[in-house]
Amino acid sequence: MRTDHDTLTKPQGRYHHGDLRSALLRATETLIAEHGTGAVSLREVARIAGVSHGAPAHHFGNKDGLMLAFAQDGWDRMIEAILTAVEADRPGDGPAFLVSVGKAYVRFAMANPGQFDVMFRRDLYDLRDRGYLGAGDSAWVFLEDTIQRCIDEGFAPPGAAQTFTIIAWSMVHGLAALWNSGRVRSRFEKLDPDRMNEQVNEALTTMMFPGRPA
Amino acid sequence: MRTDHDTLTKPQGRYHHGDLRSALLRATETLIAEHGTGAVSLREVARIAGVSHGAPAHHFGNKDGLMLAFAQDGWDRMIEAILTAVEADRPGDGPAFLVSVGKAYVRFAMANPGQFDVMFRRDLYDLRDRGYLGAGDSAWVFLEDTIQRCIDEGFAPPGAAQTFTIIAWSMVHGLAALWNSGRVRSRFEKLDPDRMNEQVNEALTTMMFPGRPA
DNA sequence: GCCCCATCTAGACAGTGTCTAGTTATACGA
DNA sequence: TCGTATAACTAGACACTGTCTAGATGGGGC
Repeated sequence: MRTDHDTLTKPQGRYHHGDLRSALLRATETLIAEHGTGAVSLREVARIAGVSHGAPAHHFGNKDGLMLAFAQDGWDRMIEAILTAVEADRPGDGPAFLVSVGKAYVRFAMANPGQFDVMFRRDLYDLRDRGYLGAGDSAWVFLEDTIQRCIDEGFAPPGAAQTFTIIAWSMVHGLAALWNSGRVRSRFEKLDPDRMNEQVNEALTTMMFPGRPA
Repeated sequence: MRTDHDTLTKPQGRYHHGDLRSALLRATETLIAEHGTGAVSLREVARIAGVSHGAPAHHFGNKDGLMLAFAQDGWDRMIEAILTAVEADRPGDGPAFLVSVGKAYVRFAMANPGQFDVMFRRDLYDLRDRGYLGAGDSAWVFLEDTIQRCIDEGFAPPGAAQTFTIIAWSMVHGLAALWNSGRVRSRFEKLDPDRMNEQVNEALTTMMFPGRPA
């Protein structure tokens, strides 16, 4: 039987791994999930993949490159998760669409705390990297369009799009970050994460878009 | 003349530093401000303070201990900054008080991005540390009380205190985190940070507390 | 004045990122 | 089919790190 772990380690006796790059990224994910972001090292990642300690540098340049690639992978996965959620929810109007997106954002962050962390870290890689900024920018445009749609549909007066966009992203991002930092969780032990996520997102959206005027 | 740097380095020829603990914390701050969180090492911090590489371990146990102490120092400073801001603003009612607090929170994070980062990191120290949790908890209670006061004053119907507290903290925290990560800033180059901070905080507060009912 | 003990030093060790020169094997053009 | 350019990977070296030890120093309380 070929387990998932087999695809991580290099086939014995072979010089070339075959798909080392993605194997190293999956090793990074495993390490972060099990022992935290601080446990990631090029050498340990190489060890898991069964290659020499210098091999990762060839694919990512240096450790910053590995973390940046992991962050970009996170953006890809998050965008995919959001699109999947929206497809499943089939929201009827703009505000419902926004709730669906917001919930999916927070849910992804809760389910992948390590990777979400890395996606927004200031010190692990060059923040000016074009691909990295591009991933975040397209997410921003997506959110801005969603909110503009709510306004166009008459759920709120025009002119507030920029402020609402900042508020909406800030709220879901802050909720995710605070939850993962253990602050919200420690104060509301009895709170069901999914219910809280839904409740908060619906409350904010209702406040921003109280309803189509007569 | 006695510059600030003099108080960092140990007086020559003396064995005991005198106030090594706080000198090490200030060295940490300097390092983070100038070269990022990743640049902090016990040895470099010791070098700046002019002591041997093993000295910091005696005060903080290990590197986690240093970062935890730095995080706690951040909480102290942030709470102080918020109280000072509220005193200066002299807000007339609950919502105005909340705006004052929110603005001060974001302003502190913008002015101290490195320390703010460390305050909420999941991987630099033991999150279950009692002092660390205590600092955050008292901030939470403070915010919850503020929002309860808005409700008591009739600015919103009762029952929403918990949800509003989560929304309010999430929003300011997310705004601070996104701004520091370079995302908001990169999209709104022309935006004045202070004006944006004020605008967003006032918009959210107005949405939550539209006004005292007749 | 004396002694306890907090403070600090200095060396050792394993682990790390990165650099370099060299080895292997794959893809591709003739 | 063969050669070769080149991508993929190895292995050793180096400076640096956190942490552990044994020991040196000197300030404060009795």
